[in-house]
Amino acid sequence: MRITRQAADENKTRVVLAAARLFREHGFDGVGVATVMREAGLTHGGFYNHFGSKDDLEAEACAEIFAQSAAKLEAVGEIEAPDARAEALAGYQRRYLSRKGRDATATQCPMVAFAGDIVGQSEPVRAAYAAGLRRYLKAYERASAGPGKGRTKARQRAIAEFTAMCGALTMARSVAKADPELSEEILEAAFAGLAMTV
Amino acid sequence: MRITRQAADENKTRVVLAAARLFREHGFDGVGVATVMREAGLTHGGFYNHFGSKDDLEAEACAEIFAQSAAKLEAVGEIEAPDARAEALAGYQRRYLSRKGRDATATQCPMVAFAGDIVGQSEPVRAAYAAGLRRYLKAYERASAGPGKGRTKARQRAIAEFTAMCGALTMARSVAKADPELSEEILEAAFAGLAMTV
DNA sequence: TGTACATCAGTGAACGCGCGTTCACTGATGTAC
DNA sequence: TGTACATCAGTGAACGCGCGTTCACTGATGTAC
Repeated sequence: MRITRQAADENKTRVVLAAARLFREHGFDGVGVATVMREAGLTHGGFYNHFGSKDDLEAEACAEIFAQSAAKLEAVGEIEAPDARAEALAGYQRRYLSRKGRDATATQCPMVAFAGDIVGQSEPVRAAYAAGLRRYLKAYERASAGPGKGRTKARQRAIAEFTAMCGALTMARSVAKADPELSEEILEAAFAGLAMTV
Repeated sequence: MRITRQAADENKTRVVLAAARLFREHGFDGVGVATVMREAGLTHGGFYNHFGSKDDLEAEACAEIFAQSAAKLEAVGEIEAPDARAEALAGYQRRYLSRKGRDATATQCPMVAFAGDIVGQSEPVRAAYAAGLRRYLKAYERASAGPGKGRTKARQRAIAEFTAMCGALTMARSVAKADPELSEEILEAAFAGLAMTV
């Protein structure tokens, strides 16, 4: 039963969006093609009408996830007034390193969701991921320093801080079930640590 | 062909050691039971004479990895003279955040190797991992502060620094192939960031 | 100490399951006249 | 504008492969007498 060209395009979009959501929550290897298609309201057989392989979908979904997610941090960087921007960044950090942020797997930081598995993925996926990380780091630098002034130092500090946040959240998540006390201790220490940098 | 009780015990030990090495390099899901057994010089059929399931092996291998790996950081903490200890810790940090440290998957930091996947593993594996992380954090605190003096502050700072190192190394590894320049930038920034904390 | 027998570590074939991928088929859409 | 036919998005069964796990079997080890 052939359908409209436009309907087919919409179907593909729904598949990518469903994949983005599911991959972010369960990892690339934690979700099968059939599940993604079912979630998009289709059957698995038609998958290869839209994608050459599961790797292709992973790459597209990865880009989609970063597009959705980096926008939030970029919005902080677009605030003009330095004070308001600093406050917004502090809010971002607090939310990022909160219990709620830790447990919200559906809106989870893409780096935390994928960093561990990305090494074993195909080249297009790795490329999409690397581009996404660069985008995040640039946004973080802009949010914390504003455009211009103190270039390399500001970037260095942005990288150190942001990767520290990723690491802390990853660690907090990894022990959330087995050792919730330690998990919260990590979140607190990391947030305090952000204030400690000079 | 039944063998000596002692020979059987030695076989089990070899299996755990092989699993520790392979899991650390390729992750729990990246290595099958058959591969581990082959690497230990056995065939896969006998696996269940020693372990109830692959999960059991994962838990034992995880503990083994932490036992091997935490010892190095603990050795730093056992240095008495504060100056020598500080220097040893700086060396540990420098090696941890080096290109060599990033690429040496066989001796890789267990947190970096497992943090991403640990959420989906069985309870015993998560417990072994959480115990290992606690052990590392205590060792890091001892190495950076020495025993006693300034308890909670020292621990908080140790947690912030160590999780920052884990995060930076994880990020650096995740883009090592797709964006080597960014990867090295991350390592440098993170190392510089350690010196920036007050 | 020697003998008879039960035990059990290891072997390799086989099972069952999930997953990525392929394929024959359907029938509405798009297109050529 | 209407008609005839080729195209192709979607369907659902099936394939092939890897992996965790099971099982019948082997024969040296451990043990009871």
